[in-house]
Amino acid sequence: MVTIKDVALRAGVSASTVSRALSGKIPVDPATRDRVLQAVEELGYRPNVIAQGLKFGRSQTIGLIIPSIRNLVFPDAVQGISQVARERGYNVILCDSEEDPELERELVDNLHRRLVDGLILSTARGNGEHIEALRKAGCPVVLLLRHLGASVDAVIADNYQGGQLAGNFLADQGFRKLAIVSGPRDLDLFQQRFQGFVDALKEADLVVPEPMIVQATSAWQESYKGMLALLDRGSVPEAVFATSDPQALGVMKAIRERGLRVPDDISVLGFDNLEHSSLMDPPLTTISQPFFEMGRRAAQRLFELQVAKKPLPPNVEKLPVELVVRDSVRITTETGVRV
Amino acid sequence: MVTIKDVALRAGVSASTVSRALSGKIPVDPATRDRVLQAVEELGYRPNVIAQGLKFGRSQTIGLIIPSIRNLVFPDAVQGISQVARERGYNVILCDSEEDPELERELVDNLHRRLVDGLILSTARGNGEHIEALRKAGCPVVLLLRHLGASVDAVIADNYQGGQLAGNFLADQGFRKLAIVSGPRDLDLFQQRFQGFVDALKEADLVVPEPMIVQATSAWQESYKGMLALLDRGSVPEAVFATSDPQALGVMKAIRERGLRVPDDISVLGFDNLEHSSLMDPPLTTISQPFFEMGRRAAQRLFELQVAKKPLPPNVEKLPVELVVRDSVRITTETGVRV
DNA sequence: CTGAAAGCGCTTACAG
DNA sequence: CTGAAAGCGCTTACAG
Repeated sequence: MVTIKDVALRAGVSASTVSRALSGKIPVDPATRDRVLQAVEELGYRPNVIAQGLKFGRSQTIGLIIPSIRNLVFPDAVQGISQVARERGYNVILCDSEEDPELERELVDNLHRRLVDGLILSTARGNGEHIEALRKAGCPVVLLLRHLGASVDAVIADNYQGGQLAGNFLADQGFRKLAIVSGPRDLDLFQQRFQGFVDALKEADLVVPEPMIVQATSAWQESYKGMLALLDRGSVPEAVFATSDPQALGVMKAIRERGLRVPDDISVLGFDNLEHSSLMDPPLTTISQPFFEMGRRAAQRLFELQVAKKPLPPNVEKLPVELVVRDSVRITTETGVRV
Repeated sequence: MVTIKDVALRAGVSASTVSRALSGKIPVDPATRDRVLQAVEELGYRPNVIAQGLKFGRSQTIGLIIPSIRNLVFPDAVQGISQVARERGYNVILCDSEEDPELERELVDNLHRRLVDGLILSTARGNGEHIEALRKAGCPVVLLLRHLGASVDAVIADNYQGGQLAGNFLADQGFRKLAIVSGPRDLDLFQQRFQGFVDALKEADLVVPEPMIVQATSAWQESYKGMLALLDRGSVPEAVFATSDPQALGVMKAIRERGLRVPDDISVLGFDNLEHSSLMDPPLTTISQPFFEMGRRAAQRLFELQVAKKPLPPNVEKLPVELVVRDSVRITTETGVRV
């Protein structure tokens, strides 16, 4: 590894001068600067970011912890974050907590020791103590997609509004017999979608009876099985609201396997608008989340927190969601965005 | 940030002793060690990884550059890499080169300056000069999924074998009129799949005529359009081999939109076995790549290179692929793995 | 404008 | 077993 000393030797100046010539902030004689730059060129010198980090107590890196890279809600958000980070010359360390609060704690600790200049986190279920500790230590934290109350900055989707959109839409299409396949409601985002849906239905004098409520994870498998069980009990809803796209796909699979058709026999409405949902047969009608934008906003907020001298009052930013009408819900009236 | 000095002060010893007590490698009086450990506990001291990195010239971090986090072949591989890295106390810095060779070059440079202890890279199309430079500088490099000839270590799928499996399978089912929707063949992996397919057909005295060859990107859109165009020209193949699952989904969408059915009218065979491909209607028959395992192997190889004193002779490891039979190819005989 | 010195936080020969 | 010193590569007041 070629160091600043090597360059100094070659250019016949001191290390200080090399550093100054490179920083550009401090005036250096143009002639010596040229010599330095040439030596840098010849030697292929690149400043050691680790050493700079030690000097400044910063690492030019932000940490990102997500519960699973395989969960398709994250790739776009990660891309949004990376983009903003790169614009500012920052790198992103991505870690996967595997939905394990204990591992998440370890990762937070580890990133802290690496002097990350900030942390974006989509938390596994946890009480958030370790996050509070981080913030006390002066490390900016922004929660992404999942939040922990009003005391920590977060960028999330307006899940309640999404649930309402779903409920209003299905009610407007004249469906009366409705089912909901919900993700784990100990996660606030699923609870909100559920509640928004139920509240919207209530306004239309509709209720989802207990047997028509299926609890599942946000992946497709349990929803698939739950829907099979529902159908096998002889309960055939007119429409199903699934609180994630993978769940909706599982539901559609179950419906098909029982010889019924979407949307002719049962309509299915999802939540996410993952890319491949438009490739399904029929293409999935769903609530679209602005993943990329949420990633960007989270990163921008992180930098805001970082440059602020004093701790800013925590802000939970809710981005609007949008109904995307495709073909998995039988339509009687036109609403929403056609994609 | 609490430093080793703070601990030393509190425990009434020197910084050296704290360091020794913590390292465990150097004998320390049990009594003083206990005092140190207690001070560490009370102060919540965690060694600064940046400082350690500077000292050792290592960062306990490996770099990972992929062309797009949105490309679904990567999440599983990333997970495999992360897992192996974590087992060894390493972190992963994930970067997205956006399929841009210039950006990839920048990222490589950036990671190098961060003293990453190794680099796993799924390269954008590039000549690999920057990679050669890295290796010369003593930084282990392993290519993932995409490789650059025999001179750089790589872990890839046996794409040629996959193409053969595809060709043999379709030929065995008695299809005669075949089409191929191929990804960009300047990428060796697509060229290999293409070639394996063509070679296998040749053994069955079959050829894919030029008009039945559709060139597209590995995403679904171009394949969808290409397939529409093919059908609109009046060319209706009995079966289509798509060199990626997203391409296969695009092809199926096109077939549906022209009022034809899969597999009754046209059979479709994919390549990847992405998770959601099993959720399609019909579930996609495809060639399965061991993404997770490839990630693990790449990381393991990286650590092998790292511990080796001398540079090891480069090795290109090809992992076997597997035919997964579902319902998108009309079956007359039983072959392969049923999932 | 430029060099020598000090220091970021840590570790490890070097003395004792 | 333990402390003082040197050094990892860099930057920046401090003198000149």
